[in-house]
Amino acid sequence: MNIAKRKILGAASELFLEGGIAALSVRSIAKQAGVSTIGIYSHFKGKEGILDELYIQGFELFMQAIKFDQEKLTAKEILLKAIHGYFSMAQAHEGHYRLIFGENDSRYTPSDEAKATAERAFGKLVKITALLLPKDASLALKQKNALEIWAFVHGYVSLKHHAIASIFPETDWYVLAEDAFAMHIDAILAKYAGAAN
Amino acid sequence: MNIAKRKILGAASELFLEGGIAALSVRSIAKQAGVSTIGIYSHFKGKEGILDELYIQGFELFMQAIKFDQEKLTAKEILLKAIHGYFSMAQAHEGHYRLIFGENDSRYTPSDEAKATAERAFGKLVKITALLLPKDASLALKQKNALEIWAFVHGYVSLKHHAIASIFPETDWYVLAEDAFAMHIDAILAKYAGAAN
DNA sequence: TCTTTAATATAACAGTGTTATGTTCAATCG
DNA sequence: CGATTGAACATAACACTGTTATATTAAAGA
Repeated sequence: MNIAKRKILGAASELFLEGGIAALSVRSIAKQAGVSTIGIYSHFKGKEGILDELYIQGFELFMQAIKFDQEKLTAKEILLKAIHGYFSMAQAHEGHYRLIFGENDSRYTPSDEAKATAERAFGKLVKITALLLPKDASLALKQKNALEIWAFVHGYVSLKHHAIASIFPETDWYVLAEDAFAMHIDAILAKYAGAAN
Repeated sequence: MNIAKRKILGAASELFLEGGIAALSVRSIAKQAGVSTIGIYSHFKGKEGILDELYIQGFELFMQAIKFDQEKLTAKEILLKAIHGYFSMAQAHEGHYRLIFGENDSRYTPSDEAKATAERAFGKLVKITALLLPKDASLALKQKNALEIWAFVHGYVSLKHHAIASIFPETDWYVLAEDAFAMHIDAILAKYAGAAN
């Protein structure tokens, strides 16, 4: 990657981490990177291109959060660990999380490449959540199951980021949610008992 | 309410329903309502005020969606019906849903009054989801339980609105999710069996 | 009737993303 | 080596955004 391109992306990341998407203007990025505003358009496809890069970064954080050594762990332990990693990621990188889950400028829509990264991340999730299912489960069932877990976990994260969260001040949301996750995973395991991995 | 105020709010609603939040500019609202741009500031607190009204509208739709005659229905049936109502609402009023769940201009934050409406809606949800718990359950437990159900359902809706949803083309998401909801409700009921309502 | 207040209109300000117009500079080719 | 091509740059402009200062009109109260 070009040095100017890296400078711009670095500047964008800095501003994004500090002030979220609101701090990302084409001129502010250019100023921070020490280039002219037109540089954002020669090196990226304008602001859309910058957001795309951050979007991809977000889903790479996603994949990294649910990736670890699974040896000597039961399916349930793996799931809970992945969920915990996901939660931590969402907390440590709230800006990225808000960006990749649509809480953005509403004008931005991810490019095909960015979408492909999102689908790749979902694929990783399918692999992990499939540990709860029989080995011969169909892809459709595995996807349905992954979506189920994801919806549950993302729901908590999303509500935590919502104004309503002020109802639960000084609450550790992971602790608040962990019981529910464990209970739900047990229910899934019980449903497919006998044939599960 | 003033007639001019009603005209402005009506115009804002129209534009919002057609083109979402992207179609809502102060000038376009004023033009649609047949008033001068300054009217948005004399009758409302600028764009923030308009968004606040729509935000409140959104949570009123929320409350309306989970309100119905509960007679002759079991707790599980009531829950599933409320969830279905919530799903339908999210589909029929996607713009409102995206607005109240942070997928907005990122500059907007709800006013205290708007937040109060959101909390009132959560209160209704607590009442309904408490049907799964023993009658003498603490408020904290009832809230934890309501959050659990809400996170699950909202998670599905939020992912359905996400770009990743293209992985599941032409899928009825409620059908996709209903099994999971039923299973989870059963698990909650089993957990508190013997003392449940 | 006079005064005070509210609603309106016009125009401006500072900011946004984007682009047209020049200009500079390095690399490639005859 | 000189000429040409193309990419990167800078400046300024365009069309928009939310907001506000100023001025004008209409309505209501004393």
